[in-house]
Amino acid sequence: MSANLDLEVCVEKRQQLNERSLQLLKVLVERYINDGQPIGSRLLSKEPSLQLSPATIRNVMADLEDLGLISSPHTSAGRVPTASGYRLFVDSLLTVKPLKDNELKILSQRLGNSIDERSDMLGVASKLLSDVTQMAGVVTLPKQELYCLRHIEFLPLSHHRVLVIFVTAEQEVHNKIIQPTKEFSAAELQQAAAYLNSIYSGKSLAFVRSAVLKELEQTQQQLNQQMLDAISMAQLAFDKQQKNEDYVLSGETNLMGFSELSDMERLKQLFDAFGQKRSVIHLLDQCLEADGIQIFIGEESGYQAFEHCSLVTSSYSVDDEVVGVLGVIGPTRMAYEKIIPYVDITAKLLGAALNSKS
Amino acid sequence: MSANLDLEVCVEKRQQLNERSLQLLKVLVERYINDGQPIGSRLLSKEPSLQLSPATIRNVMADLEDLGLISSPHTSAGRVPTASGYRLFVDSLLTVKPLKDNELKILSQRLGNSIDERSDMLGVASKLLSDVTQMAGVVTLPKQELYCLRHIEFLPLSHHRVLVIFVTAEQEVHNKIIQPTKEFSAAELQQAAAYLNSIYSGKSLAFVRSAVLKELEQTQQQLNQQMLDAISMAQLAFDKQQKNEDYVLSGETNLMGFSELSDMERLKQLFDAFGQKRSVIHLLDQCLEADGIQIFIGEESGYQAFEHCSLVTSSYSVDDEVVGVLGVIGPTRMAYEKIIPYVDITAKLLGAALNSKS
DNA sequence: ATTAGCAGTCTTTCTTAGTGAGTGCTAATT
DNA sequence: AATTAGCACTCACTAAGAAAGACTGCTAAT
Repeated sequence: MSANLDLEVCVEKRQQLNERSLQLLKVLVERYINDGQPIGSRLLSKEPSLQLSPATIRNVMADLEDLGLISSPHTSAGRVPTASGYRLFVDSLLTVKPLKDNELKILSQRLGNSIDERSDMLGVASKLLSDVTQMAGVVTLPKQELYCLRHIEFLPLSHHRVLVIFVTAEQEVHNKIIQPTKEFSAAELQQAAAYLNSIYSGKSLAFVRSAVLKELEQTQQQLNQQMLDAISMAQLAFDKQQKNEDYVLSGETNLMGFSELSDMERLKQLFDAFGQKRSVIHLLDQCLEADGIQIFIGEESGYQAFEHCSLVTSSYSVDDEVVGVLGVIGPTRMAYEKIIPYVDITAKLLGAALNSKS
Repeated sequence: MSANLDLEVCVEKRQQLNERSLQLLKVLVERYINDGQPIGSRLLSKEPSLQLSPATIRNVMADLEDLGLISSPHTSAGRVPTASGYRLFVDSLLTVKPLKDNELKILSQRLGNSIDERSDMLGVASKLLSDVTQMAGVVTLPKQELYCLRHIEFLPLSHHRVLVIFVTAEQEVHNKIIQPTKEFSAAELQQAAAYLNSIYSGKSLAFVRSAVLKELEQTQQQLNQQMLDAISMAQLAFDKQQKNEDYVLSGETNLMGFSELSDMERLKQLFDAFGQKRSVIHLLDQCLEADGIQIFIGEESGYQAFEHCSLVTSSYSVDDEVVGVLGVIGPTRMAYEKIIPYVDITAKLLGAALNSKS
């Protein structure tokens, strides 16, 4: 709701400021990210890129404070960026530092070495992000719609219940219990599976779902009973396939090191949010649409638990189609100029790695 | 290694003490568990069950301190139980309070309502433990050896790799990738699966494994090539089946409330241990053998991360066979007399519930 | 064997004062 | 008109001291 509004407000504020004020804000944010201490006018006056007296700086700072970009914790302390301050900084002042060669090498090596299964790869990516940033890493499971069906199987359980097992070309096994209205024998189920395997194997799950629906509507008379059974079973099996409701989180404990989060009450809320997953999923889902880097700063997320946290994400793609999101969670005061390229590159590497496996 | 030794030392200490000293220790531990403050002689002198002057109490306390059962944080503070003190208390002074009817009802209702799958039930049990004790709950996955094989399936992947899928009577689906030395066609794999299903369906995994080994050794000449293939595939599939290396943890964040654990460094170590699972698994595995309630107090666990924690566990059984462990993790200063029955009953209820599902 | 009494120890809490960092305002300077 | 120097003021942080409170250990009396 507020993303667009925020952006406009931000642009507006930017226009009210001259080059010098912006430069000052930039330096202030950079220094604060480095030191973690409120920044005073005297300190900034020593900054070679500014060349201003403390008094002038105080005047500029007063303006910035009026615009809500910085604030002071108390009367006689320096200034600290607010969420809007960070936002302006990130959107138009930040100079992203590209990764060094050896940093890049580490990333690609560690993601390349996970020859195992796909699910493992997500874990590795998440761990990688957390290791390299010393914050928490998160990777959502890829959308299932794009997976290709490789093999499907039905097993009868008791009382109208049937266990569906299907394997995707990505070599993952999924299972689900469905309850058809009619009771099927083991032989019937086998026939149904064989039929589905013969016509849908190799097709994407999204395709299978829509095709199944079409067949049901269209030409019931052309199908014999067996086919009809198979189709209706498939409908149940692929119906309302839950979208990616899960993610792989790593390095949560890294967050315990940061002083701005080390208030127990706050930390508990944050970890509870991680455990319940709902709010995190909701946030990450928003990042699915925007491709490229997406950043939530502090309160912008809309969740109280993330009040003092920022989230830097990027979507990752397989076959040029966005399938998931990955990112880093840390305190608002994080080194965005380093985190952003890390997230960016990791997303690209993960996409590439997933591609090469399928 | 030290469990027996500890016990002997403990019994020895007990014998050196008269009834009065034990009673005093008991009251002291109880009060400390309640208040969390070091207990002084003046306070204890007001205890009606003791009827002693502060001076006498000080003398007794000095004895208890000499035996290492209590200690004082500093000269002018009261006394606090040591790990040995808790141990003696738990082993021979504790009066366990049976659960009230309504407490019991809550437990059985919440465990009964989870009609879903078995894996869910473990989650519910874990959550239940953490909710009811306001500490962390943990439940290990049941041993797989006892599961009955219901159906097995082989799917060819590329390069000598075969995906094994097997379903147990408990309606759980397991999968694993194996790499046979020889390459099999899809048809061969189907035949192998059919053969195995026909002779091993309904047998426990433990049985299947040993039977397979026997067949291989014994009578190679009596088997035709197809059977041989099937058997060798099965061997790979069930070989070295990892024992329960996983657990369901709930309410970790509850632990953040306790002042004795609220040191960030300590808490980080603890949470890291939860994440890596190895040490927790090792601890819980030790509890598998002892049936009934098992308690680790503080350092007894042997892991630094659990220095200030206690672990109260019980094994749970299906068909009179121990299959897993469940328990509660909290600060050493916990209300053992309430926690123990909770763990005990939950274990029994979980066992019963698992039984009724199979 | 138990207890009363007392001196001594140590933590905790409260004040007080001093220091340092930083601000806002005003008046002088460029 | 923009910048700067100077000054009074605010507020957090620190150290040091003093007073209070909670215990203990020891000794001598019961």
